[in-house]
Amino acid sequence: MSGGASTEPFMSEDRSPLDHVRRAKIEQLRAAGIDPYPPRLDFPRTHTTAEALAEFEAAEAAAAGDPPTTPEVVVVGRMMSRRIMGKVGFAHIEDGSGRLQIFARQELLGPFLYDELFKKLLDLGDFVLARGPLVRTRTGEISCEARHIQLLAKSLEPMPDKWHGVKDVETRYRRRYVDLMVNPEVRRVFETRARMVQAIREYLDSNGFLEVETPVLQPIYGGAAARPFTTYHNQLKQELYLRISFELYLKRLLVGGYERVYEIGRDFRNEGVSFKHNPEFTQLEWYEAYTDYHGVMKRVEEMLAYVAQRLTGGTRITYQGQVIDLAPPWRRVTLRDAIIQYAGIDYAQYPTAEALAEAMRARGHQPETTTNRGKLIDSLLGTYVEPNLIQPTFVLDYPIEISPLAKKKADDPTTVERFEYFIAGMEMGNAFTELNDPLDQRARMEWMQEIYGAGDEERHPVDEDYLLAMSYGMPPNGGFGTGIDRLAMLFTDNTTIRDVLLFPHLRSLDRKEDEEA
RNA sequence: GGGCCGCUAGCUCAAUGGUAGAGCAAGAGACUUUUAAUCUCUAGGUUGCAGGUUCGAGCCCUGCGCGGCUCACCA
Repeated sequence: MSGGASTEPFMSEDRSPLDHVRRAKIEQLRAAGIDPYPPRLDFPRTHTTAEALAEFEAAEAAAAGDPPTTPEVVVVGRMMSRRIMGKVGFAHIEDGSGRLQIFARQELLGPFLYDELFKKLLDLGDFVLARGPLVRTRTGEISCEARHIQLLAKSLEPMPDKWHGVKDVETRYRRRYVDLMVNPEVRRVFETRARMVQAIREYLDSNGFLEVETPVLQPIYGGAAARPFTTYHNQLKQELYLRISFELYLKRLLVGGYERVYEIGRDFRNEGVSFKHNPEFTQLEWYEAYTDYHGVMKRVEEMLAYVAQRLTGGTRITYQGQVIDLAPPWRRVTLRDAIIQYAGIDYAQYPTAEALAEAMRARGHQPETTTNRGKLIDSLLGTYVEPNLIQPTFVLDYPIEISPLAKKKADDPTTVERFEYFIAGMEMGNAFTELNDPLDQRARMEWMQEIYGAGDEERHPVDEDYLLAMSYGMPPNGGFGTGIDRLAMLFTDNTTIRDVLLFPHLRSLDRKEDEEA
């Protein structure tokens, strides 16, 4: 650490000679009586850059050919480029609305603001204020012809290449703020994601759903087949799990009397990371009393058509060059028929895991022999069916072994009223006619203990508190869960979940402490 | 976790096993309307880390780290 003068700064490491240059500039600024991080603006901001451009164009239209009267504006933003040619210079500043050129002239700014501040002490990346009238330059670009310039915040780090930006994906994810500042299309992705979530809320709120929040820290996890993260409450001396789904808490609320509830929030699953999996991800779940999975299907296709309408003005979106039409009604196909169609296997003919595994091996598949029949069927779905389901498709009626919370079909006790829906070859969500028979639910949970072996980390403990809730009486209902991140991939045309997460999970660069632990 | 690919200046990229380079950014200078401004000059590197082979390694070999793709698991 430095033991130098009081103006000697704040960062303990020199990373490059560029650092020295910029720190020297800070000293020069201070020596000239300029605070490089002033607490407030010299003049209040009057316009965003977009408003300034619009205002000038309006004045021009009103002037009908004459030179427009030029309103004086105060604009602010980050300096992204600068071109100096002697006694005049140009810079672009960028704010949340767009960018605007600043036209700096020595004869208007004077020797200090122009020659010292604008030409030498400012750097790309600095936040600045400019005050002056709007003009069109000789090349026709609307610009703020500065009478005053103020440094609002000094940048010590060099900006990425102004033309190529930052491409290295690791840098883009680790320093997302850099990615955002130089890649406007990345900013747009997260704006679209936010509008998508907003549209989902609009749809649900206007259809009588109540948005609720349920515990993230749970004494027992459940509602999905996944390994949890564990944590510990020191004072209560209690082991807790980060939730893997919201399901069991939301359905308790139906017992309590709410008829339509939803939650949008974070789930955590202690599993692999991939282009469609992040350890924490955002989920939407809703539960609606007095409907079944057919009612849920109608709502899903209606909601996503609404979201598409709000985002694009239509129901068609383009994903990786494929046009996908979200207009209802979507294709509905049973899981059995879908697997017959795409895999050529009718699993109903193979009532045991061994027989089914044998049939799969005959077709060149290599099933895990240790697993149960439901998981085998699920793997057929994932391998042969899922990649083919480009247009929105509901796949319905799942084997009971992999669906412990769904109601059995009246005419087939091996099958439950469940669907998953697929778009662009990706599984997007999952729904059932929810099981509300507490005795059946207990039997199913106990059965799960058997078919998931003791070593299977997806095996869940029996949730007695949930069974107690259901025992008070739960209305018949349909429930639904869907991955918000995957929907965001769909609506922003991205092929990896990392590109729709602002801060995707990455390994730490310095893992010394982990190794010692 | 397995397999494959990658890691060179702040950023984007070059470099047959033989003196590590360019553009942008940065510094000095010229230039009173530029648009990736232009022109002259300068500085900038433990080639991800640690070993090994070799007279000589950015390049070949081994291990490790980080990332990407892919397989497995899941949403």
